[in-house]
Amino acid sequence: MTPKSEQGPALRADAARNRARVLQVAREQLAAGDDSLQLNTIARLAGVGVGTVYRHFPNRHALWEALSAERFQELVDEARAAAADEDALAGLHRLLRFTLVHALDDTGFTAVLESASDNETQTSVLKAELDQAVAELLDRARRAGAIRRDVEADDVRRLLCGIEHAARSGDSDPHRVEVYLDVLLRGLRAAG
Amino acid sequence: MTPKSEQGPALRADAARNRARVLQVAREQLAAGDDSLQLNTIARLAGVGVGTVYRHFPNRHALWEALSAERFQELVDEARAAAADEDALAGLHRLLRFTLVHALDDTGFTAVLESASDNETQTSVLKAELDQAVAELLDRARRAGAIRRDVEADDVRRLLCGIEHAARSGDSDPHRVEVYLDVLLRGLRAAG
Amino acid sequence: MTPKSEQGPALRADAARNRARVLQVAREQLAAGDDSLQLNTIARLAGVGVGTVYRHFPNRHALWEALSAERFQELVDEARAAAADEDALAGLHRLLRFTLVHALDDTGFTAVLESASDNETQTSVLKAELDQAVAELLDRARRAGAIRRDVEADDVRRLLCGIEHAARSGDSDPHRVEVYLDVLLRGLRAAG
Amino acid sequence: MTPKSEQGPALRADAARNRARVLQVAREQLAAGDDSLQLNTIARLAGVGVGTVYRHFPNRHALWEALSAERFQELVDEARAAAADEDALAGLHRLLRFTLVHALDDTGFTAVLESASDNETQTSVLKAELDQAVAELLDRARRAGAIRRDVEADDVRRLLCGIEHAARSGDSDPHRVEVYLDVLLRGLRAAG
DNA sequence: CATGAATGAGTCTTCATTCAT
DNA sequence: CATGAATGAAGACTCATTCAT
Repeated sequence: MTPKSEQGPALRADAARNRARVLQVAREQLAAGDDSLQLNTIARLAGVGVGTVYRHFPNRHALWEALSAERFQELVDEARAAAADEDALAGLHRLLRFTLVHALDDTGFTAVLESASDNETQTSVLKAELDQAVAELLDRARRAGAIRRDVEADDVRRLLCGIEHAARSGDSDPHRVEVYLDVLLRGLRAAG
Repeated sequence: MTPKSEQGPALRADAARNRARVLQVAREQLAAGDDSLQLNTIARLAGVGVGTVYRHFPNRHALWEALSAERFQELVDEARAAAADEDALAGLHRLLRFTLVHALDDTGFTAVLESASDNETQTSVLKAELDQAVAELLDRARRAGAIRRDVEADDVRRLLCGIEHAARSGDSDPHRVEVYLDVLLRGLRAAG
Repeated sequence: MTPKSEQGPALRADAARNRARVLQVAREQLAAGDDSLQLNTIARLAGVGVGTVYRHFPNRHALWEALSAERFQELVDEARAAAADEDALAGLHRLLRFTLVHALDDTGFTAVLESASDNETQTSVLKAELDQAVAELLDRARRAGAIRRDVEADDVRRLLCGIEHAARSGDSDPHRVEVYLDVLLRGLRAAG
Repeated sequence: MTPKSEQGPALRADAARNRARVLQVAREQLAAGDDSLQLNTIARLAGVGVGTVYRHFPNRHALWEALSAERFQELVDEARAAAADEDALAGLHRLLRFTLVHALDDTGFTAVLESASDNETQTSVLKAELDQAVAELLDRARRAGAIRRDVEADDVRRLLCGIEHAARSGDSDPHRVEVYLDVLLRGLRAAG
């Protein structure tokens, strides 16, 4: 649906392979519960030199952004689909669940979603697109009287990250996640 | 209502002075946005030796707990007052706002509120007392049909920390804090 | 046989009690395999202040010397008995075994036996007495043609500490200790 | 006779230079009587960063082992030569003197010789080789009725370390060292 | 005399980042 | 472009010793 975004000039084959290896290892590290993302460690595990990692990703945040770019793209797609949904409230529900599930699953994604400043322009673009889609979605929902008037797209993002934070702390019972999400949705409903 | 908690065997005057200085500096550091709480730095700023800091607080978490002990005690008092309120929902509202405001103001307090494991038994005791009071409050509210049946005291704590997280990210417009709090409260209301 | 040597002016009752407690704890620590003899730790375990320990023993070595004073006195007695033995070789044998067994059992004793410089005059006196007795013993043994002529009292002390070192390293099979001791004794015999 | 042992994958020129500098400084420290081998100090004296020392030697023991690896290899060679000697007793004599002289000269070597557990596999291999050669030597000497039957290769190593200990304590008269060595050798002779 | 809080130099260790190879 | 050795600031923590109480 959306074309894969390019990183400037096309990479040489070996450089691309190294980049992919680094991303792969970083994902594994995160999945293993280590979100320190130490570039030295990642380099070693990826079988490349530290310098190579630094060439591709000047700092940890850049790596995080790259890690989450694909998921972010999916999120934008999902948000657009939601914005196009007849039933705005149902769309919002779907979108929030989608985001929450992925955020709980991927620390890197969460970090970028929460972060205010981005290194990669690509990320900024994606965020703007997301914001745009969600704003449309909220507009429609508000016009239908389905949600309160005092929250904007940014508030929804922040609140969802808060719910994610709550769900991540303590045990990770899936049922509880649903409850927390439901608390947010009901809280967003129009009063009265 | 609750007696000022004791710090074990009464401290010698000079020891108490140093302890207070350390806590004071730590609070200033947190207020200045540095929540790394480096014991070395704190010692230097407090004008005491590192060893002194380590004597009083064997590690960072112990310092955090001490920092928040007073506030925590206030919180417990507030929770008990809320539990005694005729209008359970109003009590809950007051309690959540109280907690949120203090958590936003004091990173140390937030850290201890969120943390699952405590070093000081005093903290554990306070947490248990808090939990007890909140549980009673929720029981009454539930019996009155005011809030949903699928959230417990622990869920409320986690959700509130989530809302705090949301409120802390991005700008810190007081009005927005009220909105976020209201979202939580409405989300906790009994359905229907 | 030999009167208990005094530590200068008689101690007040409570001071003596504290001193005894400290020595007791120190012995327990050594027996437990911790030969770091940390004065802070000992003070805590003995239920006295660090300052008290320092008052009685200005440094670790002084403590070691005090710890071994009693045993050292026994050793001097044993050496004198050995020097008085008809059979000089048998006396030497008994003396070496006695020393070895106690050295293996008591790190503090070993430390003082090996050490060249002493803090307490009492220790120096004891060492001189020991040296005197051993020198007499060796003289008699040499005159009887029982041991080689090229070793003096000090050599015997050093060699025995060496054997102790060997016996302490690795496993601590009692039989092996006997073998090592026998190697030393045969090595000291007059060449044949 | 034995090929120079390899240090894993060949080091880069500059890395090798740094490694050598560190070893050199460490040897000087030991020679100066400081056997604390503080990695910080060594780094400073060698003119390299602490991290460099840690890269080459993860801990003190690894440094000790590296320090003594060369000498240890020489020792193994010597032990094999001794085992091949017609006159087993003469071979043993040569081997013990060789070891003693080197141990007295090199604290690091002594430490590894005495230590029961090794970090580097290289050291373990060398120790096994040494043990093998000495065992053969002892077997032949025993069969020739030259030494007592109740000591094994390990006992000889421990006893020699003991003699080294004795020789190191007090003055370091070379003649005395010979006497001590002779005491050991006579002590090892077959009785009778 | 006894206390033990305070001291702070000293030591170990990690890790983000650079740059010679 | 890739490498990975080197860096060294930074932080955590210990402990022998002093001295105010």
